[in-house]
Amino acid sequence: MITIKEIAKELNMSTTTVSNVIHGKTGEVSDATIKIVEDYLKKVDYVPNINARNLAQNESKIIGVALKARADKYENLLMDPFVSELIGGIEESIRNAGYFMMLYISRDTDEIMRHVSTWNVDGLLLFGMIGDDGIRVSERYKKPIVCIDTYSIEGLKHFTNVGLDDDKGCFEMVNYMISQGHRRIAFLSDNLNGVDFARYSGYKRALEANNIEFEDNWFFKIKPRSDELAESLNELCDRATNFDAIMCVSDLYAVQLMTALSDRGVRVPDDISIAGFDDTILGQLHRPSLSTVHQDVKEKGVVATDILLKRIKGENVPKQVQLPTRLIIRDTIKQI
Amino acid sequence: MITIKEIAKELNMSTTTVSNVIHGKTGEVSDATIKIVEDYLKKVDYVPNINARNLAQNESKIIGVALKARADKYENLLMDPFVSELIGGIEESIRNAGYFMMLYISRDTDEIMRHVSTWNVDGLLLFGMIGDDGIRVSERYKKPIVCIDTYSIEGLKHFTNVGLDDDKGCFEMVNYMISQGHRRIAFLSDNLNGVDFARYSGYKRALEANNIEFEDNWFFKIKPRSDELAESLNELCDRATNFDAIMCVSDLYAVQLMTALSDRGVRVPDDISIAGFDDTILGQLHRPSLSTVHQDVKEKGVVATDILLKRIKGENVPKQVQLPTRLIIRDTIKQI
DNA sequence: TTGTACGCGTTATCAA
DNA sequence: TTGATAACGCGTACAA
Repeated sequence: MITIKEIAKELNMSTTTVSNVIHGKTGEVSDATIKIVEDYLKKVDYVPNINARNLAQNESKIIGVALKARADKYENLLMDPFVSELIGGIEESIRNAGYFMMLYISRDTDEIMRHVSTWNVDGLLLFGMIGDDGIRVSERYKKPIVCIDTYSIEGLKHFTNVGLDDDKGCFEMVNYMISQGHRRIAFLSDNLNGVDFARYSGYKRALEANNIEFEDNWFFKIKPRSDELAESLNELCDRATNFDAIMCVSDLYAVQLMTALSDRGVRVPDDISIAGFDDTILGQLHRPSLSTVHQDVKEKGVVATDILLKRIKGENVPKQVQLPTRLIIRDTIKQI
Repeated sequence: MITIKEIAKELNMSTTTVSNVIHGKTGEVSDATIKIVEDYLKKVDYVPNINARNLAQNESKIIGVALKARADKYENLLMDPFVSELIGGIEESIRNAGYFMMLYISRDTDEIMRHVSTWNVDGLLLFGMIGDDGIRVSERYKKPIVCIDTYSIEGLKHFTNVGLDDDKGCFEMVNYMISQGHRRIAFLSDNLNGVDFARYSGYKRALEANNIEFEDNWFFKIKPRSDELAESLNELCDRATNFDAIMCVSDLYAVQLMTALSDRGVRVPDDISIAGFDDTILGQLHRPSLSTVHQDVKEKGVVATDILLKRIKGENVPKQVQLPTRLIIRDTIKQI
């Protein structure tokens, strides 16, 4: 690891000159020295020490990406294709912008805050925040924040949210199901907060709009933790036979349910219709292929990152972005 | 962002004392001052500036995780469940050890090297290295490196490799297929280097051991890039009908192939048998559920990270770790 | 037990 | 056009 100081000594010039050449401030340096320095830099393959640079400039060129994991959810959050596709989009944008990505997964908001302040990250991308988590972080961390899929009106004073019209997406799908003759339609998710609640609301709106009365046991609560999943699926399958269709809050759950159903001889869509949400690889590869509400997950990551980078540059950005959804009708909803 | 200096001034003591308390060098500080400092630290919520710390100590507490992406492969590497599960294991281990993870995806080895040297990362986890990529990196980057799934005998002089007995895993599976009466067995992958070559070798060994003569057109080359995939699958499906079975180099390809097959009315396993490799969620959720060679992907990430951390601490580590594989016989291979 | 002073590698200010 | 030098925040020898 050669340093500017060493280069300067070797070349019999000052560190300032070397630094100026490195930063292309060539207006202040003679062509001859530029050449000398540039050649030498290439020869010794100079790489700047970012820690020193950050210290001097009080910036880090790091974008912190913090995922909050719920205790009852995946032991391994990244295994959800939705999450990994999102991270993929984020990583790519960060890299293309010349920034660096520091990925951090935690159940503990305090831990996340400590992490971002030590590293003095230039901006923060938050995913999985529930309730006022986002607000708590933004109160302590004063630099730009962009949240993904957070439902907090209050929070929008502090950060931009990039989300979806989840309500509408679900509304349209359930509406479609009803148009195909289904009436007893259950809703499956693992909770009723944030995004899940918005989708649940869209589901209920569609029922109401069609004069179908929702009953409490139409809500199917799945337990995603791997040690409870099988049993949970068991119970759900038993209840499922009373329904025409099930609207699932994600493709992952839809496919897990269909697999469980198939294992006990229940045929989709002949015996029951299923819809998902997200349009991930899981539903695309399943047969019958899953009818679902499409969202561009990678794009979501890209948009969120772009907005964050703009805010870092001091540009004006919207408080809220709602990406569109689109119905993808494939083969898991039959007409009855 | 309060600094040690400011704290010292506020408390009328020296920075050394404050620093000593922070680092628990309490043998040298009176109990009274410890209390004062600790209370104050809590009150102002002191967070160290890592850049300054790194600069002073010449370490970073960062583990660089570099994934080399092949141009012809996924635009979005992380979408492969194998990769995301691996990252999940790595992230968890890094975090638990009190380190930080910097994720970097690139097609360009030079770019990766520049990245790790600027950040002065304490150790490097490499995945997706082909040929002597790993060696090239290790020649320039002098700190500990652990590679995952790299086949390079030469490289083992420079770094530890954490891999699998890919050859054996494939050998056993193909052997099993043959024991079920299959003889014309194709092998599907997107290339024949590294891991894929090892699996291919195992496949051919099994054929030989059973006196089955391999012919060139038994190798099915899939083109994974999304704009070529459909057509590639098309061609492969046409050729597939001449075979009893296909050994796929990954679960992802196996499931993609089965889906394509199913779409043109070819039934698995009635018309053709399929085996995968990896045992990811894709094969587990597919119906018929995929017979495959199991490997513990998350564990692979954990083991690799643990070894790297040991090397950073200066402990002795093996040059090579081969994690076990295990045959998982489910429903995609029939007896004929 | 506490304090002073310096070095880490870089950038920036100001003087030559 | 170039060079000295201070500053960034922290850790640590060494001195007091």
